[in-house]
Amino acid sequence: MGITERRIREKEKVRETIIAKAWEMVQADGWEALSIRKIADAIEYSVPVIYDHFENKEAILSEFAKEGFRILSKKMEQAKQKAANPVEQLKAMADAYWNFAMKNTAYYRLMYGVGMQCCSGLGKDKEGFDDHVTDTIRQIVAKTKYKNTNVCLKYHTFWSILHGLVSIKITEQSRQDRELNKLVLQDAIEGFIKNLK
Amino acid sequence: MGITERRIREKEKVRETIIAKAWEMVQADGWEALSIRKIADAIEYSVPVIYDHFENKEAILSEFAKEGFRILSKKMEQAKQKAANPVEQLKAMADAYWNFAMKNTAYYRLMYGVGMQCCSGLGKDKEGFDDHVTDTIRQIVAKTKYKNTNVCLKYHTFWSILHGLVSIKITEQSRQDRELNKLVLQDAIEGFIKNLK
DNA sequence: TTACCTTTGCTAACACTGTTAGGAAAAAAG
DNA sequence: CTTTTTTCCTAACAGTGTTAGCAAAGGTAA
Repeated sequence: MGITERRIREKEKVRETIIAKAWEMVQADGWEALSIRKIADAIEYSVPVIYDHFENKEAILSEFAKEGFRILSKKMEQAKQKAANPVEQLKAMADAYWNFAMKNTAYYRLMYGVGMQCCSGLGKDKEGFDDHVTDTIRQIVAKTKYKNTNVCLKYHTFWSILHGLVSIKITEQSRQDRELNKLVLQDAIEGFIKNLK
Repeated sequence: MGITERRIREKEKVRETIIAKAWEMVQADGWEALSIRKIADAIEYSVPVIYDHFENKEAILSEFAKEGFRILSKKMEQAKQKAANPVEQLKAMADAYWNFAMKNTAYYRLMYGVGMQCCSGLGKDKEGFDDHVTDTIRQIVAKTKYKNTNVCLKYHTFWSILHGLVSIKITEQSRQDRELNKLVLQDAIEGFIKNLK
């Protein structure tokens, strides 16, 4: 009875082709340019076939958003492991966040809805990201005399600084030079760490 | 020859009606929901009339974005004038920025393209906003021993913190409680100021 | 092999979107 | 009362996401 298995494999292959071609488009021209009809054209199937694999257009896009969060989370974990002490870990993670966003603007724009109407619970997909950061912050705080610092609050501050920097950089594009942005990042994170102690 | 004058007045009135009705829609359902056809319906004119007043849909939206920057700039100036010393001024301006964004999310989303594909030189419309902040930062720095602090860099950091906070808050909507967000703002700005000295 | 049934994938439509060409009607000028 | 100009509309073009309904192909059982 390998027939149904082959069928399932073939169907899965179509699904993967949809994802692949859709991602090509998103990466090339941004998520705004993604169109069901264009995908259908690229995969050489008719339009309704896509709806056999995805509920709607947004479902395809949120697939990419999830993937983005997975990659970011992994990058930050790696950065954390390479650094020796908590302070360095926090700096490394900020750097990883920044580098990810700069090298994968298509992902980032999707993840944080920098130009997205849905944002239907995308925050839920952050998975892991917050744990890495909160853990590190907790360790830094533990070494200071202010033991009852609100770690959750600090985490939000950390995240806000990063996201603000990145989204301004992405929206403003050229105009600003790369050097300044790197400096702003370092400056902001340094200020954040000083305020922890 | 008051005829042409009346004509101009009438035309101007139509333009204002377009803006008014369009703004109603944007405020009610976000800029995504704005449609030329819906405007035409609301103003009781046919579709092409709108194109006699605006080059395209984006031109209407960027009109609102400009207006938003004007309002924000005024709010920050007022906040600055009420505060006594530079440090308090900076805090007041951060507060004004936050309050503006929370009370006028429709404007903010338009201004910073939180869900915008265009962002065609919208940064240019910041007018005034940066001057207020850089001036205040300069004054604070002048009182410290680190006279050659890069004010431009500090301004970017300040802005990034604010924008990050606001855009996360706007995108995440409910989930977080209002109190925490206010605290994050205060925490971040406090850290920023500490790092100036 | 034939009859049946299920799965697959298509055409074509619906209801929208922004934008524009071209012509009709109204207003002003001669 | 004509002629010219301005105003404004109809209708089309080229797209968009989404879905109903049908035809053809594939596998199953008699």
